[in-house]
Amino acid sequence: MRRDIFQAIADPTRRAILVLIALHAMTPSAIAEHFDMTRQAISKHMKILTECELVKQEYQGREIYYQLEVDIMKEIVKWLVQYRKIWESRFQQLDQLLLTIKKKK
Amino acid sequence: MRRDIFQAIADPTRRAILVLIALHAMTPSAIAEHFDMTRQAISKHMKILTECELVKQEYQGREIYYQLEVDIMKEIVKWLVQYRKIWESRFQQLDQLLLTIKKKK
DNA sequence: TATATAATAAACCATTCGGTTGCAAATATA
DNA sequence: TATATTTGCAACCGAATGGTTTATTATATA
Repeated sequence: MRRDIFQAIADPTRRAILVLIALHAMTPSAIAEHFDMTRQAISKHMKILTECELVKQEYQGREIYYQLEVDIMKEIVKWLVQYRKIWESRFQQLDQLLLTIKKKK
Repeated sequence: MRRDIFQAIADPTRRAILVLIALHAMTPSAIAEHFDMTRQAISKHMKILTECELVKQEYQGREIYYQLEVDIMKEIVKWLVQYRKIWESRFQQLDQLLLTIKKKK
C-alpha cells in the first residue's frame, strides 16, 4: 500500500522525528528516548516515513541509522507551486482591475 | 478544539477542494457537484478547512461562498523553512569537509 | 403565508490510526 | 556457545476519521 506524504507529515510525532534526524542520522532506540512512547511505536512511525521516502535507512551491524531523505520537500513544494501559480494569476487579475479603476478616475 | 493545518491537508478530498476554490469562490453545493459524495460530507470538510483558516466564508443571502485564505501557506512554509535552515547548515558542514580534504591533498 | 432551497448539525457506522504488549530474528559479546 | 541487545512484526484496543441518513434553521419565492 502506497502511503501519502501529506498523511505522513500530518502526525506531530512524525514531524518531530523528521526535525530530530535532520540534525544527524539516528537509530530507532535513540529516537525513542526523545519521546514518551515505546520503541515499537517509533518503529511504526519510521516504517511510514520510510514508505513515503522521507527517510532512508543505513544498516550498520544490528543497528539501523535513519536519516533524512533530502528530496523530502519535492512533493510538498510541487503542491505549493501549483497554488502559487493560481494565486499569481488571481493577483494579476486584481492588479488589472485596480488599474482599470484608476484609469476610469 | 483547535485543528492542525497538516491534518487538514492530509485528506485528498480537502486538497482537491482547495485547488478547486483557488480559481474562484464557490458554494458548498457547487463544490459537491465535483465529488462523488454528499453535500453534507463536503460541508464537514469545509468546516475543518474553515477552522484551520485555510478558507473563509462570505455570506450572500442563504448562500455561503467559500474562498481560499491567501495566507494559507504561512504555517507550511514556516515548517519548510525550518528544515531548509538545518539542511543548509548540514551542506555547509559538508562543503567545509570537502574543502578540508582538498587542502590536505 | 406556504413552500422550496441552501446550508449546517446530529446521530450513527465502518474503517483507519496511533498506541500498547508479546514475540521472533539477527547480530554482538561474555 | 550461551546470553544480551537491537530491531521489526503481529495481534489487539480505544479514539479519531470520513462517510452516510435524518432533522433543523434560515432565506427566497410562488
